[in-house]
This record gives sequence, structure tokens and C-alpha cells, in this order.
Amino acid sequence: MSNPLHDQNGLTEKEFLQRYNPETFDRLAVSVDTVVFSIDSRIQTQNYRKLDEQKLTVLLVKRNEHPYLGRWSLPGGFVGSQETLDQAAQRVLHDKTGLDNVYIEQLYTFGHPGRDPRMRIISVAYLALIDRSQYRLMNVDTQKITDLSWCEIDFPKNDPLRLRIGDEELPSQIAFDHATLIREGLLRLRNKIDYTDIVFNLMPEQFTITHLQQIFEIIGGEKLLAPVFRRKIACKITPTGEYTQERGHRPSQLYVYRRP
Amino acid sequence: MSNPLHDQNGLTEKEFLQRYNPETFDRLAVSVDTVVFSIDSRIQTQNYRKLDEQKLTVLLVKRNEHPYLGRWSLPGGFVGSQETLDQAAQRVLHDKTGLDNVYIEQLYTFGHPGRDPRMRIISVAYLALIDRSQYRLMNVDTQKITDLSWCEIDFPKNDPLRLRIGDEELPSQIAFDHATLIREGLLRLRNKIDYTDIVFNLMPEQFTITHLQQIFEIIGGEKLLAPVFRRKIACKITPTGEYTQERGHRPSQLYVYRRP
DNA sequence: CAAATAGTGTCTATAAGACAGTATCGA
DNA sequence: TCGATACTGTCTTATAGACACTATTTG
Repeated sequence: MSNPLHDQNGLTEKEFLQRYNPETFDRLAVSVDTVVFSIDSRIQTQNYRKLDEQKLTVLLVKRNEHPYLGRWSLPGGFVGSQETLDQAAQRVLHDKTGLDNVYIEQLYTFGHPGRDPRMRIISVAYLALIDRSQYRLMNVDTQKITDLSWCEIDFPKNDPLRLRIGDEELPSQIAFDHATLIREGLLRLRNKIDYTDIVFNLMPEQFTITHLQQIFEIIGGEKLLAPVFRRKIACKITPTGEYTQERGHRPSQLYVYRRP
Repeated sequence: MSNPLHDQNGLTEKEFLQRYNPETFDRLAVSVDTVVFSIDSRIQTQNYRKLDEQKLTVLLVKRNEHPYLGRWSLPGGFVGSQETLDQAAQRVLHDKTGLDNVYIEQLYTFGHPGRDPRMRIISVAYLALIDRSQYRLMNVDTQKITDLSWCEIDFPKNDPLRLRIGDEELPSQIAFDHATLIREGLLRLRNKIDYTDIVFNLMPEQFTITHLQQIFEIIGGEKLLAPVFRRKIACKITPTGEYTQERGHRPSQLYVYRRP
């Protein structure tokens, strides 16, 4: 790609690049921050009956340095000079959470001046979806898991987003503009769930149709009719012939995702 | 947002920020590059008949400096330290093309190392849609219009993208990874045309349904059935009662976009 | 048996696809 | 009249919504 043409200063491309000084532009930093969603499938026993409640959750990291020391943030870090943005997202995610080789896609780039008090930081946000049961969390940097937490999400259609860790409501406790990133990630997920297969990145290997429908309902923020849902999803899944062993009602068949 | 907590070095947030040195990270630059689409409505006279052919086009700038001196590129430039990314896109677009106050949306961020030979440059790509008849182009930096050109696009569904200026096929003549940016812009436009109203940013104030359908066909890359198209578009447009004055066939009614 | 959840059948309402037909201009 | 494009009517087909119904388990 060497260009022998001479520019207005009489330089060829090679000469131009040798004299190019990167310090002539304003100092900026670029970071990647990842919105990691997973499903919390908690099974409770109540009055001799199993009750399983699905929750959509996002992975947060307690900041152990300024700014926003002690607040919850998305796992993020700076982009290295020799890696692609996708690689940076995967590396940073591994360093902060121990997650490896997960589904990611680029979400949006946030660059409002003042979004970080240190300096101008442009953040390329990523969306990640995992089946939580396949991973064990660990902040590789600090060797602690105590500063990682799954934050529960409520996002009914036409209602504002609510975030909660345990009993604590925490939109106001979230560092930087990360609450906005979470919201954008949810909207992307809600939008793409109907015309892509990304939802299966959240699912275990085997699942029931009812379980899958509940996840569509949580992400879509509205109830669905079972027969309609079953018709639409049928072409994407394969029955295994195995059944759950619930108690007190008809067992439900387990399915696996059928890759197109 | 001042945090009185002390970190592992015993510093409060204020103290930490005062000592923060931005030079500790690798040097990166952030640019914005905008894919500007418009419709070329060329009216030709042939055998005493009017023939109007619609073309989808993208705005290119001939580079007058290294690297890629003399090649075609998207209008782009570096992000200033005190502006948002959207503001940077609008400012750079104005400086390079004279366009002002146009519809833009963020497209995708490209950051492959080596995509620019000068240094590591992260490019936030934008998509812009304009009604070309409302603007006059001018490279404000150079005061020349000769280094601006509308490049014709052919992108049939399931076929590769083709770009042409006059008789010259030019994917190989395009600077940086800008051919990829154009392709992503087209895919975004093709995707959003069916569930948003962004196409009307490409339209003049008044237009016929046939004209609008042709633009859907160019962007979608496939022919549509007129009755189906008319049914679907009816709720988005209002008839004006005025008619075109074509010759040799029934005049067609002019419509305007009805904002929701 | 009842209670609970899994799963199906089917009618209806709505929208998409296809194509024939009518409308209105100039030559 | 014809040729051309604008526009409409309507039949057929596909899909979404609604809801009643059957199936299989435990207590």
C-alpha cells in the first residue's frame, strides 16, 4: 500500500509516515465495557412444591479504585494498542470476571465529554450473553470473587428499567454512564430476540419450552400466549425425548437448540 | 460526584484525580467517518419520452494528503476533546462537504490495528441520509467542490456490493477500510427501512408512491409488488391532491410524509 | 378425585402474495 | 384507437391471536 504520489509538501507516503507525529492531536483514551446478561434460574421449594422463578441479570463489578470507588460498574478496561476491539472486550472480560470465549457483539460507542472525570474516555460498549451455569466467576486481577455480583433486572414494556442487588435498588449507585449502557443492551436484546437466535446463548444445553418462553417474556417485557410461542419456536429447537422430573404435574419435554 | 472514600493508596477521589496522568496509556486517536447516502433522481429524455432512473449514491471525498493520497474516502476527521461523538460527526461532515444539520445515526466502531498506517485510529462510523436537492456541496476546508463525488451503488440481495463513479468501478480505489463501512451502512439501511421511517430523510418534500417504491427496491435489493407496497406505506403518507405532469400516461399523485 | 402445569386443536382476524382489472394521460 | 404508467379490487394463502380442550403427574 505504498503510494509514490507526492503531496502538497512534496512528500511520498513513506516519507510522510516517517515524519508523522501522533502527539499533534488531543489526548483521548478508548475503553471497552461489556454488558453481560445471564438468566438466574432459582428453584425455590414452597409448601412441598417446586417454584422456579427466572430472573434476567447483568454482571457488575465493585470498583476498587477512583473514580466511583466502591460503586458498581460494568466490567471494562482500556484497549491495548495491538488488539482489535473484539479482542480487547474478550481480554478485559476475562481479567475482570474470569469469563472466557463468550458470545459478544458490539453495542454502541459512548463518548460524551465528562462521562469520566479522569480524562476524555470513549467507551465502546459490548453486549455479552452467557449460560451462567457453565462458568465460574473470578476477578482475575484481584483474585477475589466478592467484588462481582449479578444484578437483577426488571424492565416491563413501557416502564422504566429497575436494577436490584438483593434488596438494594441501585440505579443511582452505578458508576459512570453504565446504567445507560445496560439499558441500551436490554433494548438491543429485546429487539434482536425476535429475528435472531441470540437468546440460545443464554440457555443451558437442554431446556423446556416453558422455560424458554419465560425468558422471552422477561426480555420482551410482556406475557406471551403459549400456543403462539410454541408454533413460532418449533422450527428452532429439536425434542430430545427426555423429560423433566417435576412433581405435581405433567412432566415437560426437554429440547435442544437446532442450529440453522 | 466527589467521593470522600480513600483508596488503597489512601487518596480521596479529588486527590486521585489531581495526580492522574493520562500519559500512562497507549496513544490512540478517535475519528468519525460518515457514510452519506442520497438518491440520484436523474431524468433522461429518450425517444420523446421521459425516463427517470433512481440511483442510490454515497458521498466520497478525494484525499488530498497521505495516506491514500488521491484515493476516494468517506468524509471523516478526528474527534475534538470538547465535543460529543454526534457533534464531531456533524462538524466534520460540514467541514468536508458543506452539509449541515442532516439526519445522522451511529453505525459501528471500527478499530482493527493497522487499518490506518499512521497510528492506531479507532473510527466511529456514522450513517447520514439526505435529500440531495436541498443541499449544495462544498469542501469547506479546501473551498473546492471538485474533490467531492457521488458514487453510485448497486447492491442486489444475495449479490456483492458494487461501487461506481461514472464508468469507473472503484472498490479497490477506496481508502482505508471505508468500503466495509459503506457496506455496513447499506445493511443497516436495508434492515431499518422496514420498521422505521428513516427512508423519508432521503425523500424530497413531495413524492409519488412509485418513486418511493423504487427507492425501497434499490435499498432492499429486490423488486416489490405495487399493491402490497401501497397497502403497507399508506399509513405513513398523506396525499396532497397535486399531481405530476408526466407525459404519455396517467399522472401520479404527490404525497408527503406524515410524521407519527 | 382435584390441582397444577404441559401441550394440542381449531376458529377467527389480519396481513401478505398474486394478478387481473380499471383509470388517465399523450400521440 | 394504442401504449404507457397509475391505481384498485379481490381471491388465495399464511400467520397471529384467542381460547377451549386434552394429557400427565402428585397428593
